[in-house]
Amino acid sequence: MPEGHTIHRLAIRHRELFAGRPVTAASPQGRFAAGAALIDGRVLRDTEACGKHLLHHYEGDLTLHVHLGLYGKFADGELPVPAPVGQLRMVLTGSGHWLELRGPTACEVLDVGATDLLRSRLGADPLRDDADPAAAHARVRASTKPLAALLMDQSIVAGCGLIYANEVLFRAGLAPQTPGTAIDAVRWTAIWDDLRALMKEGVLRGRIDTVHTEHTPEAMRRAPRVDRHGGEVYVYRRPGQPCLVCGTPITRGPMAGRNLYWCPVCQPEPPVRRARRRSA
DNA sequence: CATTTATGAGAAT
DNA sequence: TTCTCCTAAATGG
Repeated sequence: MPEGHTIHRLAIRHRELFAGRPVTAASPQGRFAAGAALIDGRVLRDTEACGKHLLHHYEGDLTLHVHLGLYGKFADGELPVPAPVGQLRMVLTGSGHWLELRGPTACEVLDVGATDLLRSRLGADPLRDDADPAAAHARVRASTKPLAALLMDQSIVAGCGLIYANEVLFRAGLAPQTPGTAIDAVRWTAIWDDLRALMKEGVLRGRIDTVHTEHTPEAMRRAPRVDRHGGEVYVYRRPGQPCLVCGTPITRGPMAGRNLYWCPVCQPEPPVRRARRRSA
């Protein structure tokens, strides 16, 4: 479920519901039993999102680290805690609310050193004020890898996932295959600023919307997108459907086991540099 | 009801 | 590059 906006939203939500008071922690499924015992009864000091990683900082310098992976999910509600349904990795209860966690890739308790190590391997998070976009650009510019892969590399841009990568590339008019080396400082700043704006919007709305005003369903008098995700986007999961700007069918192509989507007209592939022989 | 898929990422080959 | 893990919902017969 999660790109960075989801995790930042969860950090805010969990702070509102649980910070400043002790929580009880349990792992009905059992797989987080030892970690839950460490957290149980402690006061939640604060919460934080670093890219797609969610951190709960508890008294005693213990940090709960959760990464939702591809299909992890949180749910919360008012007490009392409902009867367990399905695989429940963790259940937290505070003074008025409960929190359920299912299917995370990571759910563990870290000490200060391990938490610092986690931070150190993450790149610039567009949703954080302490992000260093110039450092991200340095990595991008030095790589011939496709820009789509670089944007999704969490050690370069933390929190950007498949949807934001595909969409920001459409909005920039760049094919996903464009090599990082083609991105100068001006282009990078434009991409970064756009990505940050989109993701901030995502935190506020709780969904990913990337279409400009003139391409909304209302403006175009078209049916709104209906799928689980619900956001209005240009290319993500729209293979074969007409580009909202030029009408050309959207292309889908594989990359590192994931699907990329782009408009072959609005996002022309960079010229292939051909070995050149000859001359005058 | 079985199979497939998913906004991810690390390890293995 | 391919595999593997985690879980639930969508998809297909």
